[in-house]
Amino acid sequence: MGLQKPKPDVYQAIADPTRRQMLLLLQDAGELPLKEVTPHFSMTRAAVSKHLHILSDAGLVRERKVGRETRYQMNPDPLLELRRWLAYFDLYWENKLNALRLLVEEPETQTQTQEHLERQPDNGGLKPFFGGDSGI
Amino acid sequence: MGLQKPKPDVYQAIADPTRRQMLLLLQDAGELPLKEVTPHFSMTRAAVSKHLHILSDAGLVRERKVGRETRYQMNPDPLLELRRWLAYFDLYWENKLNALRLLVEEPETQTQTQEHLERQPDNGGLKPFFGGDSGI
DNA sequence: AAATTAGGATACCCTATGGTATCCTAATTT
DNA sequence: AAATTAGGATACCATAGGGTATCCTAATTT
Repeated sequence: MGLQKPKPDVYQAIADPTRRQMLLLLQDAGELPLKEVTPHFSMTRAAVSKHLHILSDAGLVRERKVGRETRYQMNPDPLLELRRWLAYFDLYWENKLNALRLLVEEPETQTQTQEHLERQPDNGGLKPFFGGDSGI
Repeated sequence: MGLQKPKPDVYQAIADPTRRQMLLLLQDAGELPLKEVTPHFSMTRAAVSKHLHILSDAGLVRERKVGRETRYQMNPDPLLELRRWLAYFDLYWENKLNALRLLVEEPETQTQTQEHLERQPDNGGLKPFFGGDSGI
């Protein structure tokens, strides 16, 4: 069983929009070396590398050395921590969620929202009592 | 109930642990003036005020003036943005999630993962196809 | 009216963060 | 072997962020 990393704050890792975008990019692309991540952003290779390391420190990205290049892959597990935290506020939403969802989803999305509105959202079966701390 | 302001970044607002704590505090307490929020933290009134304003800018806290004091109240609505963003990664979890849950809730049954997850693939009614801030 | 109190507003300090530029190494290619 | 390439490592800069101290105002209390 692999042990998990020190976890340098997921919250802060995703605070930066660039890094959020990187996660999405990696999610789509699967696994990319620095060289191929870089052109997606308007900053230097070094900057991209830094961001990737921050993501890596937070456990959101896994590195794998292949030859002289390091390939980066998404690992969303630490985001479970976020989910867990968000679950604290579910109680607040449960009542107004329906009304709110209309406002939120409407703008540019076609929605067949109504259907799954009924089934009460909850947090996907996640309970706020286990440590969503990656490592699996 | 109208939608919130231009939205000065929820992600960044919750990046700070103090502010996260404030949200939880306000969630419990309901509505508090600065004076009563302050003693919960080991920093000056001014610092607390700053944090509250950041939360307020992000729409996570609502201010209400009562006499000379301003009372602050939690408003978790902007966190839906986060939920929405998190939903992007639900697909990644769907396979692992149940395994994890089994590990946590019932350490012995971890072998039955596969059949389990076909039944409970949902992410709490949140769909992964809109949201985020993407951009570039 | 005078004194007190809540808390907004500045001004300022220090550190963290995002970024570039530059150099250095180790694989790869020719 | 020589040249090229990927990307790590520093050094450095500018700005944003958390924090305190201080002053200022407007309600409240006496």
